[in-house]
Amino acid sequence: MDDKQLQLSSQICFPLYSASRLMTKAYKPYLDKMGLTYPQYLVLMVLWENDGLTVNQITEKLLLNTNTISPLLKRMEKMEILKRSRSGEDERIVIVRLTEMGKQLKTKALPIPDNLLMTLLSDKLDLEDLMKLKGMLGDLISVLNAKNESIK
Amino acid sequence: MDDKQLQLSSQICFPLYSASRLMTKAYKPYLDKMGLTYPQYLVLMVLWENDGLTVNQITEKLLLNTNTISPLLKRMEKMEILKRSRSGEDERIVIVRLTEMGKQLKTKALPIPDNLLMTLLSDKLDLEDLMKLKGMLGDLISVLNAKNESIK
DNA sequence: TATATTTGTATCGTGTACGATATTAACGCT
DNA sequence: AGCGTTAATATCGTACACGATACAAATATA
Repeated sequence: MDDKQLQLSSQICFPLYSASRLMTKAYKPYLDKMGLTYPQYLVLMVLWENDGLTVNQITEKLLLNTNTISPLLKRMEKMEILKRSRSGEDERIVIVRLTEMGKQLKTKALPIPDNLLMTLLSDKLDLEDLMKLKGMLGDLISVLNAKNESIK
Repeated sequence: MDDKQLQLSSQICFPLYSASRLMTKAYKPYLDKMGLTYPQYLVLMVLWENDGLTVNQITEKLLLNTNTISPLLKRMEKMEILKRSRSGEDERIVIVRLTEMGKQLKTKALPIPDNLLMTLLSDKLDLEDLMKLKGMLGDLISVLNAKNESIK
């Protein structure tokens, strides 16, 4: 059977999937020290940049749905990293605010990006490569997002 | 606080994570027709290329551990896609073989890669871009894999 | 040749992802 | 005002991921 296209090595999906998992694993030693998981760290990055967002605004920034974010925020509230409260103007809306502890975690997190960058740089990949990679992933995301939207 | 590096937009981990999830989502309509999940499809691609592998060999090819693969194979055995059997020579080893149904799924899967490729190609990304992206992801994986191995 | 160690696989617990569905509040319309 | 629709969030069920641990078979070693 002519099936070269069905080999793992021919497809772009598999390297994407593996690289994503391995990258998460590379973050783990740093996040463990803070008691965070990778998705929780993503939520914090969003809130550090802009506190007091609604659940919906967080889902839009992270491209995740409420059925993933809601329980995640619930766990983070239990950890006293953030507080959830209903908006007074619209009782449907939940506003997410960092606690003092949540704000302080930012200080601990500051060196993480540089540390990770050091991990990634090598004879195979320099900074320019990584910038290019990021750009291409951004293009890929916008294409895939558009396709997924159009299916709905 | 000087924290540009902690913004989502500055980091490469987030586009990687999002692109991977969106890519899996793009496969979903095709895999749904076959009753498969994306990781199950990965296992099948490995076995279509080389039937009769051990559990360990599958984990090595997919960069996953047995605690992910074992239950996954169990579900696929229940679906009668494959059979697991202990090796006679070494009773610790489990050999995974496709059933007739498992082999036949390959025919259904053949058009998937081309269909996906068509989805990805756009004014933003041409075939050359995708090849370059795949190459860079491969480099990234080998760097991350080496780092993760060295931690052990 | 007993026993310690290694190897291959599986199980358990926790935390995502995500489709489907539920719930409640706001809004539009007559 | 009553009521269908939409919007924002949450819940449920299933399937990964993965660290920690268990367990049995094979191997190494005293």
